[in-house]
Amino acid sequence: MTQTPGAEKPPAQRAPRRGAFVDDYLSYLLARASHVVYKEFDREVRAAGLTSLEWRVLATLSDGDGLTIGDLALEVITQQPTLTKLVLRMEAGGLLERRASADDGRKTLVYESRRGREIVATLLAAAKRHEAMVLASFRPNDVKALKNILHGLIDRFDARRD
Amino acid sequence: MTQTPGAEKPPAQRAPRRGAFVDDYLSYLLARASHVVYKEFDREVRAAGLTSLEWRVLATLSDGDGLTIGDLALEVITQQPTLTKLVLRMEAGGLLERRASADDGRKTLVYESRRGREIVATLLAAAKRHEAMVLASFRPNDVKALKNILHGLIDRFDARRD
DNA sequence: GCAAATTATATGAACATGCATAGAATGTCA
DNA sequence: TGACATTCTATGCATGTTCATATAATTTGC
Repeated sequence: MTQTPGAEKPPAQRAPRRGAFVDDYLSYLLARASHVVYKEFDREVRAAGLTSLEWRVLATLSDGDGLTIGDLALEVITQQPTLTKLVLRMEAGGLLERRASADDGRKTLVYESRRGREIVATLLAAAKRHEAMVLASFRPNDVKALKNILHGLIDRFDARRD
Repeated sequence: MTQTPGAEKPPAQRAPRRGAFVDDYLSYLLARASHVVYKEFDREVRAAGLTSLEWRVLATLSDGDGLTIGDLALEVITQQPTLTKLVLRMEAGGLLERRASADDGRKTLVYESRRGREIVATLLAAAKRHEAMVLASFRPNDVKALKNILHGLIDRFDARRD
């Protein structure tokens, strides 16, 4: 039931174990695909002196900053206390600024600093190049289909509560 | 270019911010899709008394145990020291057994215990139900396309070194 | 067969994360 | 308006993860 007709005999080398369950389990496929796609790019992120979460924060804010801690935590897929602490560290490191919201005293709004914007600008360009490289060997229609379905999954199931 | 000074327009509801970059960036789509798909199921994992990494370990071993620490770390997408410590804890908790390899004294092979197998059996069944539920509203062809492309990404880019 | 190089796992210390909850501001409603 | 509930961020503590490296076993080359 698992075999594609083309019968992919595992290459002699480091044949990935073909398991009954995980290798066709959607959640596993998504996690591993996410990981392998990010892994290479992660080298550039580390070279820029950032962790992956810091990169996600800056990339997200580059689409428009002034987000609250809570909204930003949802965007970067982490929990609020984790993000509160990360933002404090990144502010100390000169990558971000925190400002109290004018109309709601409970909110902390997060902005990129000049330096944060400079660093992320370089990485955003690199990210675009990397994505193009990753997708180069796929047919454009498949790429469209992939992104459509991913959007579909996100829209249907993202209740936005961690 | 970034400021909405003071006035953070709360969009009517909780409309996901449509950003220029991240919302069409493959790595982000994969990460978020992976997260939203797993999130619901995570409740069942926690109810079974496991963390998500423990679940991945047991699910992976259920496809065939006796993996080395190193191979298992690659399968569950974590680093070797993390897995070494997790496996020690899970052994202490009665979910796993560790055995020295006969033919290579450096290797530690990891096996599921009886109890580990019982717990994971329940979750495996739940995982299949959950996957079916998640995919129910998609056309079978789209599901096939999705899994094919994910496999394609994994095969092309999984150099298997974290 | 032996030193050097390589591979596999374990471990220690620094650091990050998660959970529960506190603290502060706002919203609700009688 | 005043009490109560709710929302948002911060924080303390326990736990988990990471990085660098130690330890142990195997392989390689001479």
